[in-house]
Amino acid sequence: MKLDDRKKKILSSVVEDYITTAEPVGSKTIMDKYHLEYSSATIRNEMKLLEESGYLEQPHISAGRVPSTKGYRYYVDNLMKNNNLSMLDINYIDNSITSYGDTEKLFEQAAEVVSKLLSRPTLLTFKSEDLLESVKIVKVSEKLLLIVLISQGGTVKDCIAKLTDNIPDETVNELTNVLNENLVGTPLENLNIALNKVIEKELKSFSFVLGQICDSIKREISSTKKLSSSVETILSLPEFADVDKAKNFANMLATKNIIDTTLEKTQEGELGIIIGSESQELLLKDYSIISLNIETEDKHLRKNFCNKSKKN
Amino acid sequence: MKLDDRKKKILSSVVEDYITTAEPVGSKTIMDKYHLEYSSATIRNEMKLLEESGYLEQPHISAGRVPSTKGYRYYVDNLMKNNNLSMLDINYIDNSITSYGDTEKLFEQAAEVVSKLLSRPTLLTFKSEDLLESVKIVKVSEKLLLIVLISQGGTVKDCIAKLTDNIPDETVNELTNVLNENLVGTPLENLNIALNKVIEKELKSFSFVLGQICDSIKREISSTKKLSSSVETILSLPEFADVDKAKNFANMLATKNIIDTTLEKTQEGELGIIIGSESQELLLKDYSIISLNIETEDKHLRKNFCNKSKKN
DNA sequence: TGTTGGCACTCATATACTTTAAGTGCTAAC
DNA sequence: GTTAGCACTTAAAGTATATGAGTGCCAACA
Repeated sequence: MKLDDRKKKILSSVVEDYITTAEPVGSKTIMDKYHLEYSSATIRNEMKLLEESGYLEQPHISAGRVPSTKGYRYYVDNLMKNNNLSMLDINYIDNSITSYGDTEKLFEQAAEVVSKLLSRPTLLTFKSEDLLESVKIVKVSEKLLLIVLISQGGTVKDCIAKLTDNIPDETVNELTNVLNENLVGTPLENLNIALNKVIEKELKSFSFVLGQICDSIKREISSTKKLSSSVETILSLPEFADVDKAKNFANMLATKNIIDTTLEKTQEGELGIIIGSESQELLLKDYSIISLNIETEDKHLRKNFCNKSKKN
Repeated sequence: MKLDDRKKKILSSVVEDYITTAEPVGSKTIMDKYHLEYSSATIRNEMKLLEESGYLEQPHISAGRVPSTKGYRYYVDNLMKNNNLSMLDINYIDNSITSYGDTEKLFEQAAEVVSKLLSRPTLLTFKSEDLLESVKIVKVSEKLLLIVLISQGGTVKDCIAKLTDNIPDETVNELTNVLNENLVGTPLENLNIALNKVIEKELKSFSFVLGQICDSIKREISSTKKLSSSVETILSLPEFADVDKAKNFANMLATKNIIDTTLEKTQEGELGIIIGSESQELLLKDYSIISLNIETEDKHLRKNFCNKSKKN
């Protein structure tokens, strides 16, 4: 069925109201709150048709309507308006994002801002096509090295390697050279593999030290997911009026790779909206994910998503 | 009133039961669960006496008893047993704490472990008497510097300074020297003041660059609080069966300096237990804080506390 | 023919009332 | 001094009823 203008308006209202209240939406509510110029009876008739074609659902006969997965999808694809930011939001963003630190820090700030503005947790993952530009090693003390990884895209990662034995300065230099020779130009994505190769190739010359350094690096580069969310704001959402629901949600978020794998499958397009029940993942079924791929000028790819509860 | 053995046992049981269930405790529950060899009537009589001398409270006439602040205090000071760790816990700790990274990382791991084992959020603050040993600057790119602060105690902090202008290598060296000359030997606590002095003294020679570097350092050293807590476990505690209580708690935690100022006042002793209602702070009244001062071999002082809800 | 007012119907939620069970305090007996 | 027993209290659980937000459908209307 092709939806006429009125049906679209009604579907829009149902989706928007349900998102803010997490309660089934009735015909009168829509008429009053969204100032539609039709009587509640007309709206009821339309809602019935919308239900028959699968855009809406009814929890029970005397309750209002709730959008179905199909309804959400239609809303997202056809009806959603670009909500302009208020002056207040713009100010908040301007004040929150300062430009100190490297590119990664900047994105972390952005994720935090998104999280605050939407009152939704934001998950930031880095999927970098960036190449390693150089490795520097700073000798902190006899047994402590600071290893700095610099990428062509301007990201800096560093980690500390605690050694079991003292290390002479010349070994530090040699190690720096070896690492640079073997790793420069490697995509950050493949650094793990490259590191393993280095160990294989050079372990004889440096024994344990090399292993300890590579371990530290591996640990550092593996932690590339950042979750921003403030507990109070999430608990204030109407959908979490019940603790069990909040617990479920926290649980789902903790199972981080759920979101990861779900996103792997749906990569086309810049801004993606995944409605939980569209995926096979049961834990996700009551939530939706809004995802955004951001590609920085230096081919440094990022993703940034925000989770939001749907049904209660 | 001096408490005899039986009264002590009963008070103990009430406190322990209330901590795990967050429900008022009755005489029969105590008899059954804690295998006391007195009849419920005897226990009732004793409880009444305990209430009269202020160790217990009764929410209403037909309910069980709840420990009062005095009761908690007595329990903590006289009755609390050293609970030995189970083999399972010991294994968990052994596996969780690896020794990579610097001292600070180690403490972060420890805080996480404490948080998991107790299902309580853990807040870690660093109150360092440690002295700065040296400052190193790594030039990452023309406009990006990595500044590394190394303390005598083996802590490494680093931060990135993004410059507005290109910086020549010799300036980097000069800056490194200036910072070392002025800052080495400063207690980390006073670094902020020392940095301001440096800016005042040397700003003419280095103009903006120095300011940008010092700003980055200040930002880095000011973030010395780490909160570990997993949302799911906290939401599973019986005291947070009601969302509003959980929200309150999250709120209280977010107001971080509450805990800080409360702890400032009570510094004596290694292991401290602060019962919320003993402090003037209203927000704290339903919680208790367990605090531990850990002094590392290198005079590097740390604190580590854990919060736990009391009344509901 | 599309729209609307009206009405009978449904059902979750709210309210009022009752029952139950966990708890107490007190007394008399051991 | 301890305990069994009993009357009493009260929160919570259960039950019945009322309320109201919602629906579907029909007849009247523009």
